Amino acid sequence: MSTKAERTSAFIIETVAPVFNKHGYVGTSMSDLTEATGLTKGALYGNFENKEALALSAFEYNSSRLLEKIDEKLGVTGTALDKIFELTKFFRNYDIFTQEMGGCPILNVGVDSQHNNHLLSAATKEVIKIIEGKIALVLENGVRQGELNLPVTPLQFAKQLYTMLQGAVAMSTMTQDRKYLMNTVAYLEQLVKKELRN
Amino acid sequence: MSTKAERTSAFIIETVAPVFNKHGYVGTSMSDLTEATGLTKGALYGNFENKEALALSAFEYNSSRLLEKIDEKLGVTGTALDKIFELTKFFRNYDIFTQEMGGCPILNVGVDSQHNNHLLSAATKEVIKIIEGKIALVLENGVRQGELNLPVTPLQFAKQLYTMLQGAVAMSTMTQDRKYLMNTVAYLEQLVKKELRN
DNA sequence: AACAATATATACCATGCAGTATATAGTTTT
DNA sequence: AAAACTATATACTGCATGGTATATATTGTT
Repeated sequence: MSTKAERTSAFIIETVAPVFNKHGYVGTSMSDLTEATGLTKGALYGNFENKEALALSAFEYNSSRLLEKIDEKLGVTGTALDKIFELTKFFRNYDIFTQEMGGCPILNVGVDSQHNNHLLSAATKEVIKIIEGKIALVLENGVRQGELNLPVTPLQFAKQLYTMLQGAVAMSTMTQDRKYLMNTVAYLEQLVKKELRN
Repeated sequence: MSTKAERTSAFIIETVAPVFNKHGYVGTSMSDLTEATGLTKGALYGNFENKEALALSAFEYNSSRLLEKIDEKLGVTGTALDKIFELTKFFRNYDIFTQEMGGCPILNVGVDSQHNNHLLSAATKEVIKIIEGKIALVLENGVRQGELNLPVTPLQFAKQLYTMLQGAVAMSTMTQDRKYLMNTVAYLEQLVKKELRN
């Protein structure tokens, strides 16, 4: 069984993660967090060194959930194209998936931490790299199986794909209009069909 | 000639705009602004009602500069395709253009103000709409001239184009890697050539 | 059940915050 | 140049901030 401290820490992170993700690092105060958790400063500072450690843990929590979901989608049994289509399908409801974490953690933290918090911005970069790598791996396998051929390297194509998806995430976030997700995914699916199918 | 007050206000906005754009609304303090301008609170509050009015003016200043530049690019003499290529070319150096304003104002303010400032997020939405409209207008003219034909409506295509460009902006911002801009623009240029040329 | 260890609550600190009242400096107008 | 007006600087509020020291619960161990 987990210790009390572990359970409390986990509870704090879960509760605090969407608050940080919504209001940003500077925009979140410790009293926002005591209010959200129903705990006092003593409890928070007993479990985390300071505000920055809390924010980092919160981002790691959110991004881990995202990475797990992407793993799940890309890990589906089938061809490389099946996996890619699972991913694009996932992004069609990306706004709903990220709703409970307070929006896309990569976009929110990546933009917010830009000039404010080096650790957070480094962590964002890292997660982006991981996601691109996951997509690239699927493409690489597809190429190796002779199932698809790419106009560029797998990593390059993965980056391009993810850039477009993230563009849709950014636009739908800023405008509060999920059509950007729908339309971009629709476009990408026909693009993948046309360009990648061998 | 402009009055003293007008000149001071203009100076304040110019100086303050990149600070707000970099550090966000909550992340920017009034003392950040007195430091940046070399003026005192008395001067700032004499020319602007409060912090929010300053932030709004700062965003309007940055976004106006961006809109002017887009107008300039889309207003070049030539075919609709020429204009679109001028735009994509511009985005190849978008990071350099937005450097002195502290990054892309649309992305930074749009994401930052999401859950923090309704006026700013509404202003961002408005600017996005305007940019999409400008691109759509060029495409519409191109279609009317029989110069190009689109798979979807001009506005729809404009939105898709801008989403991809903004995706590249987001990715290059978060990773500090301008290759995203280069590669996305390269991709878009060949896409436009293939799909739109009549 | 008693004790030891741990986890949480309370009360507090120095500092920074947005904003204001007022005094001083600077500009126009006559 | 004097008076009237405007713009900026100074000094100050009250409040919120991140963080800490310490007291009080709560938990785990014998």
